[in-house]
Amino acid sequence: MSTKMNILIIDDEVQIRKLLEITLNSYDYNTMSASTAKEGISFSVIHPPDLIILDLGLPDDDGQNVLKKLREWYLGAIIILSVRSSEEDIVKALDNGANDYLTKPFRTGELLARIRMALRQTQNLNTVQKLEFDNLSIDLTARTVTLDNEPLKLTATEYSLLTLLAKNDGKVLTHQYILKQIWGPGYTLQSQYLRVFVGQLRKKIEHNPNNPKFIVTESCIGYRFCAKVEE
Amino acid sequence: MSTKMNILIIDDEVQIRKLLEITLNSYDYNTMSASTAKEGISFSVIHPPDLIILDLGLPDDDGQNVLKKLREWYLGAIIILSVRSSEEDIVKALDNGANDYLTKPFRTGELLARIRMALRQTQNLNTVQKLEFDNLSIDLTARTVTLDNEPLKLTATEYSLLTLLAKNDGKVLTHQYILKQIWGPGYTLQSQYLRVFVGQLRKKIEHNPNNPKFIVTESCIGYRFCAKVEE
DNA sequence: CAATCTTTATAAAATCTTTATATATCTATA
DNA sequence: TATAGATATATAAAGATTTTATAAAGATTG
Repeated sequence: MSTKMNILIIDDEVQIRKLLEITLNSYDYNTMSASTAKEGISFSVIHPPDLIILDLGLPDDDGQNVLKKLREWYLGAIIILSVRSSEEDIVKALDNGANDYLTKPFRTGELLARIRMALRQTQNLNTVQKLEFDNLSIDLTARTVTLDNEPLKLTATEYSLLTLLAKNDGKVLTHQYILKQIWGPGYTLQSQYLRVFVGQLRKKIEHNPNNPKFIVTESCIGYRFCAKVEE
Repeated sequence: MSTKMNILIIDDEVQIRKLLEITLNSYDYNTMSASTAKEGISFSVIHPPDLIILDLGLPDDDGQNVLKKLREWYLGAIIILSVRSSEEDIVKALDNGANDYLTKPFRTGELLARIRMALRQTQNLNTVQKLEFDNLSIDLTARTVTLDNEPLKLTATEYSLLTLLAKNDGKVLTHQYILKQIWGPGYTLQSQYLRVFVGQLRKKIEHNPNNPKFIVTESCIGYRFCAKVEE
């Protein structure tokens, strides 16, 4: 994925913070740290992370309290990491809205797996994958395409072809490669298919199909999707 | 629908099963039990529970395997309850789609809290009790559907299909996915079922079944429920 | 028995494949 | 520089195939 997940660590022990930061960073997470309840809450308000790792033994406030305050508005995952191992604490934390509870000392691999699990749970709620261009937008989750805010009807093959091209915006894709991806490895010589379908797509998405703006022909090579707006 | 949550216990130790059944029943859960992998999977196919408690040490198949098979289609919560406490097992289970992992012997209160948490998470997905569209309204709690304020009589399968589609308003659901969710993982090739039931649903909910507005066909892919009001 | 689900048969629609032909692009040569 | 021939690409439309819709007969369930 292009964007790294942000994890906020709220723990007063500097060694634990460092350990978590190093571990998480090496597993491609962005981390932020706070050492007090107050700091942790304001951090999470300013820049809500995807997941919070919360220690229950903070100097300025009870962890269960922090948890409750966070849950008043925060919808992301919260994993409790605490030395307290009493059933009472665990039950209370889970009922206060924690997604998981791990006792110190913890096993790194297990923590990472529980983080992955918690992120999976909370992320897939509102993950919408979209490819956005000037006046063309492809919603990969819903499998819809809109042109000038109007829904566009595409057949299965047309849709596959368009997304393949759009996902590789700016890059030339060879005839062979496209045919292999859309029709399968046995169709690399059927370049006529491709011409027919590129033509159909152009008719549907290009304002002027005779002078294509989106799908550009690269003679003797293949086709290039061209819609770079930003960057 | 009765408001009680259904929990399926898959464990080969009869003492554990009894203990869990008694405990869970006293906390107002419905329970079903299975002592083998095979039995557990067919149970969950026939009547998908809200949560599954799965032991890893089953006599006829490896628990990790059972977990993977379930996750091919089952969307509810799965809590692993196992004597195995190695980090490898835990990480593997969580990455295979388990929502939580508890080692035996376990503390009853903690298990109950983790069950509550897992149910909260998975039920949250469908926290909406009512799906309201233009002239169609589905009350998920009462399990009733009204069209133009008139109650609509649907069979169990028709209702399941309609809610599955309506919950994913705007998204294309593939034939395979729908068949798996409604009929179970063994029915992914029976697309004729789907056509018959989509036809029946259309006859009941579409004003003009020949030009469906709600359930739109996406040829070669699946069906899309279309009732988006906002823009 | 009645309601529902499953299966079969067939009609209708949509999509894909193929063919034919037109257009564009390039290159060698007068 | 014009032009013919060769190569590559574009478009339209007919034919073939696949997918979908519908009705209705059989099977199953409680």
